[in-house]
Amino acid sequence: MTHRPYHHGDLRAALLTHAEETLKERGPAGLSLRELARDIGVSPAAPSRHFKTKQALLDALALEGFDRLSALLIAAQDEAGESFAERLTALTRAYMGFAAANPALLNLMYSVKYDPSVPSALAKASQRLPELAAQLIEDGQRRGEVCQGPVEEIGLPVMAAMHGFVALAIAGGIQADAVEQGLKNTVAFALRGCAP
Amino acid sequence: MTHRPYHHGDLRAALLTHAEETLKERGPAGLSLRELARDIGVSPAAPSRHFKTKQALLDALALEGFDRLSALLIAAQDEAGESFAERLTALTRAYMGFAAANPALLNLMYSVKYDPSVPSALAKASQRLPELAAQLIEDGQRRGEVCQGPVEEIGLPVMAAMHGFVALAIAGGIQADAVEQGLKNTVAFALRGCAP
DNA sequence: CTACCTTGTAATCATTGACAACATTGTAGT
DNA sequence: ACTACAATGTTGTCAATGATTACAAGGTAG
Repeated sequence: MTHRPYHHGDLRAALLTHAEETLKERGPAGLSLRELARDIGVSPAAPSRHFKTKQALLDALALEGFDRLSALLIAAQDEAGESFAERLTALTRAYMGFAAANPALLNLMYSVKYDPSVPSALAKASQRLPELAAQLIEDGQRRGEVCQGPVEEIGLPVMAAMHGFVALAIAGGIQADAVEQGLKNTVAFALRGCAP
Repeated sequence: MTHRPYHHGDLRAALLTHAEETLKERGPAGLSLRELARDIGVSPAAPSRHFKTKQALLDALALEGFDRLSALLIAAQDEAGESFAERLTALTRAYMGFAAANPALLNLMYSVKYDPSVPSALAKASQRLPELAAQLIEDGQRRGEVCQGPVEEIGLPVMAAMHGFVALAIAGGIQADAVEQGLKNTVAFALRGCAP
């Protein structure tokens, strides 16, 4: 019989995986380091080698979330057409998809910030989305499909509309069967807001 | 010496007040029913008479938050001018003010929903904001300052832009000194998005 | 005045996050 | 190969917490 080796192999990754599952099912408060350890089959104190505190685990989860989200959004744009409208639609749809699949994670990603003790890596990761929006706008301006002006001034409202829509959708402010139509309306609204 | 009476008088309100303070300072995870009881000067189990679980207290806090927010937004509109632009600006500014003063509370208000076990009162309260937006739009349409069309279809994107801006702002996605300018830009953006 | 309902108390339980001391494993330098 | 040493897991322990139960005090309606 092969007894479990003393070292897990990749406990850190296992913790993150299980943690995200629990987060989805029971929220941040329902997440217990000890329970994670039990599920994975290590001692109660083992997780502390990788995440000093529970908050550190949550931060890592959020950071990973930003990584995945920005990768997803970039991929969505690469697969989309070239017009600004197509790209904005693709981006919003991808964002909505991520949010629908990981509502609790998205919430976590945007929950930690007002805390003064934000890990700098997290703060930096959260800035990547506005940058992505800025790039999209800049591209649209070059194509003459977006009005001229400082990129940040146009990008922020666009970003706000997209993020707000997604946030409201997962918060239940939008009925599930109205999401698709709402998404189209919001994108159309944003397109008019920054039309040349 | 006047010893504390057996009954507190209004323990429920005291709990909510202290809870909100703690929430602001240390977030939902840092909120402890026992600590609240200590601070107020009652026994550890006393809070359970008013809030069966910690989650129930958080829900009540969120519900109260929706009440205060919608009252604030209504008041802001009443004090504002009559034009759609003025009203939308006033509403957004009031929303931003509330969020800046109570970031953790706003976060809580929008955190609980993806949980299937949402108290119906809370779900209902969260619907009041979209309704308020719808009313604003309707008014704007009557004045000929907003394009015609189904109120929900126009109101949702406007609401999304406002909510998204506020959410990003308190999440740190917007530098503090850029908030004012960002607000103006977002409102202008929304006005163009639903111009007739 | 009495019976009952609300509100608070006391005592207890399992669970949790965190920490310290120790054990095991992998590895870098010799 | 041998030997430090760093990384990773384990055991044991602690105070704090959320929740529950049985009981006491205080209000209130008949």
